[in-house]
Amino acid sequence: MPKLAQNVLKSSGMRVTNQRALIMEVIRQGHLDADEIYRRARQKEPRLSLSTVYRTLQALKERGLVAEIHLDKSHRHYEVQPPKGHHHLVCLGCGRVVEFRYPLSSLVKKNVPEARGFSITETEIRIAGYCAECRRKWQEAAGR
Amino acid sequence: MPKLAQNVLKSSGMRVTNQRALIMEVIRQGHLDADEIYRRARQKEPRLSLSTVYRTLQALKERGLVAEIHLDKSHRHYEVQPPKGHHHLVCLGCGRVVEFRYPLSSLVKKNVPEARGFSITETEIRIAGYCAECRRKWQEAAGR
DNA sequence: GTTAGTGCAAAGGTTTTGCATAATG
DNA sequence: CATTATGCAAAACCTTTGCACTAAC
Repeated sequence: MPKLAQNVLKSSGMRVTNQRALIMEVIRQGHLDADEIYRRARQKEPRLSLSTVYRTLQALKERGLVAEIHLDKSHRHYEVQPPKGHHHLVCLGCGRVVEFRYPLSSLVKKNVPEARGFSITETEIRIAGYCAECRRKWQEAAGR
Repeated sequence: MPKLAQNVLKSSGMRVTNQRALIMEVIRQGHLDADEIYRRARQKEPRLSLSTVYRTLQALKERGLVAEIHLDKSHRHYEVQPPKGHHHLVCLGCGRVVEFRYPLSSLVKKNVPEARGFSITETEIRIAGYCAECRRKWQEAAGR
């Protein structure tokens, strides 16, 4: 069982189980949705159930160990929590997700009067569009 | 039938129906999810079906007439598309949604190297936290 | 041993779809 | 009239829950 995951679980007061450690390992692989986490984890632990994935995800979320993000409109995706303050740029053409850092929270806190008095706990930016490569491909296809 | 909605529909090449005009009127009332739109619209047109609401929402979305936003994790909410460039501040305590303007797209375009070459079509910021009022209430409750 | 976590199956809630009917252009 | 939109019911999807069983502490 991976040691890092073990420690993280222990120190947040959760019982350490194979399933949880495994799920945590899988989440580190990128921005995945519950079903993809399930599929990947099952390669190592075929008896794993989808409910366990959802329950683990929820438990980790409550403890701030993973973050839920909205890359597309129909699924929830998950990623390991830190590094904070990074956001997502999604290409609608190829689905590629690029992370970027931008200190939005502090800018908003400083410059947006409506945010006065708010204690901000979550900030999420999602920018979508078409990457240079996809645009090139589309143009070629159109010019054909 | 409201005239504005009629024109908008016509000029985007959609057939003008009572249901669509009604749905568009309802969407102007704020940030609503499909079911809330359905409930409100049914007060005027009790035979309206939920599928029509979904189908209309999708058609309007494709034509850029309404925008889909993620105020909470389990529903999709909708709002009339323009004014562009405004974003949402959500209070996790009372659910209040405050709109604010912030020229994020252009800042990112200028300052984020990863965005180079991207043609940005959607920008969504969602900031969540607790508003001043909710924090006050909670403190009172805790001090009791 | 006690308590928390798991798997399974079933239920929940939201969104989509097929098809016959109705309405628009 | 041809075509598109509607309503209804059923399906599809994603997520949550109840319960008996198993594993962690």
